[in-house]
Amino acid sequence: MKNEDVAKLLSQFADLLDIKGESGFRVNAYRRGADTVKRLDEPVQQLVDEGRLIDVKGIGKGLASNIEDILEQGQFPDLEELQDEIPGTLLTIVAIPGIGAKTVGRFYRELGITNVEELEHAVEEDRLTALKGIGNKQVQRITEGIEFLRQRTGRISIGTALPAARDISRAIGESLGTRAEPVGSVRRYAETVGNIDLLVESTDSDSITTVLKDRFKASEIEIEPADRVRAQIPMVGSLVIFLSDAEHWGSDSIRYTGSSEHVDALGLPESVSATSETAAYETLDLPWIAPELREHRGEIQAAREHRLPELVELRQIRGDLHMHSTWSDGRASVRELAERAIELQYEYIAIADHSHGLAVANGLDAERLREQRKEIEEVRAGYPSLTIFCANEVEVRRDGTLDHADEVLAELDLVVASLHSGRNMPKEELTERVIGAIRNPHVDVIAHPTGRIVEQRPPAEYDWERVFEAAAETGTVLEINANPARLDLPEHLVAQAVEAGVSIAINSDAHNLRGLDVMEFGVGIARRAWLSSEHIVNTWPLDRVEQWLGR
DNA sequence: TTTAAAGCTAAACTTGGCACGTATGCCAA
Repeated sequence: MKNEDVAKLLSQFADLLDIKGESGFRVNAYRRGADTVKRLDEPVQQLVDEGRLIDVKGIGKGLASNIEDILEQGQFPDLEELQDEIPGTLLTIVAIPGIGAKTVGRFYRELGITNVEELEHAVEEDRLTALKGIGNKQVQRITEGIEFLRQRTGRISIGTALPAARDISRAIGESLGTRAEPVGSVRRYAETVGNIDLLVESTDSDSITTVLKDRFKASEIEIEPADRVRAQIPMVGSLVIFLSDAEHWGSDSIRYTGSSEHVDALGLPESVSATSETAAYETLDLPWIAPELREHRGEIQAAREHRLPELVELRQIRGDLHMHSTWSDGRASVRELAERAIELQYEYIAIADHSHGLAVANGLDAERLREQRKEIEEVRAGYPSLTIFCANEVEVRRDGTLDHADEVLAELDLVVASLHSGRNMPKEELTERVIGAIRNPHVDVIAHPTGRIVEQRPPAEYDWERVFEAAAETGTVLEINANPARLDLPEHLVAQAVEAGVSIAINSDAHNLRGLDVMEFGVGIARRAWLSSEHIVNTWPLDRVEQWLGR
């Protein structure tokens, strides 16, 4: 079981304890435990195997034994037990933005509400306002929250889907001694996918079934007559395997990579069999089109006219301008981050811990920033091949001013600005606020501009035209946050920003060493927005980056 | 529940925004 899955169970347990009204300290211990496990760099299973779990700060005897139970049984016995006492469906209400466990507990105890449908019913019958502390405004927020939940697709995050697609295709390929590759929306780097699609050169659905069962604990396996195998993969989602042969590989690969709009518009005749995608496109007098472009957004026309963009590639990324260390809420030290960056063959990185306004993340004030600079300088001395920028992720206050004085910002090599609180201001005020940050001459990058969490938290609303105009004018760079939970800016806004003359940075926002590895998801978004390396500042050589930073 | 101090128990946990309702609790970062 993956760390995130263990963390999820612990966090669900914390929520149920909280709903039940248990001691806040106990609840918090589980919340912290969940957070700790999520941010761990090594697989938690490894820590258990080596008896080191108890050494982790924030995990004591109780949590360690809980985690061992979870890993052994694939489920959390205490959580199951607790669900006998209070309905597990209450957790679906906690997922509504703006409603926490405390409120859910009151709805349950005082109104007997156990799920979202019953909550909606209570809203319709105006029963919520009878509760002390719940007025019309709250009810309105709840209604909006439910509406947002309803819009969720339940699709699989690319961050889960792509590694799983690679694991499964590798296992099938090795086991059957054949070709197996991800296709479908996973291959196109869509931010979420409905199914994980694979193409396998084989007719041996029985052997594939065996691999899925033995290696991935797949259930609900169905072999369909139309040469495909369907299955459910635990903790991942649904999988579809298309069976092909060498002769049809290229045409099948195009067909099953999609998108369906692209394939329909191509009009590839059923009779065409091609061994490679290039050969298949050739039968239509077209050059090969990168999967990320296959969304029927003008790519076929562009291909026909030989003006497809030269898309940015992962290997062109020379640095990462947004990551957190142990100085704030990261788990890796500056030195560890530097060493990993060198392994990734980066030429430069920026240590951008939180500023003191984000107290919960142990943000840095001016004094600690100066102390941190000393440490960064020490690390720099040991790794001359890597340039380490002394940066900070600075809070943008409600009035558009920044969380550090200008003279403190001036000391930094690079300033990343972001909004972590009060994002539901009216659109006009929010726009003014972010433009205030953009116009600050010290600010270089605006991080995760919309603040959305994919499928969990809606994006903030801005007058984007004005935001892009200001950023283009001042040369302030907007981020593609490459964390698959964020992917922020989203692709359609990336395209608009670049169209308006704004440059982009693709950053990991890593909070541990593994967190540095998400870069490819950000590159995927950039490619889907038709971007070339020229648009992306962290593909630039160091001297050009330094020139941009004005030093 | 964890951790730090001790040898059993006590302390841990910030900050601002917001709604409700005129002092407090919840939520989210």
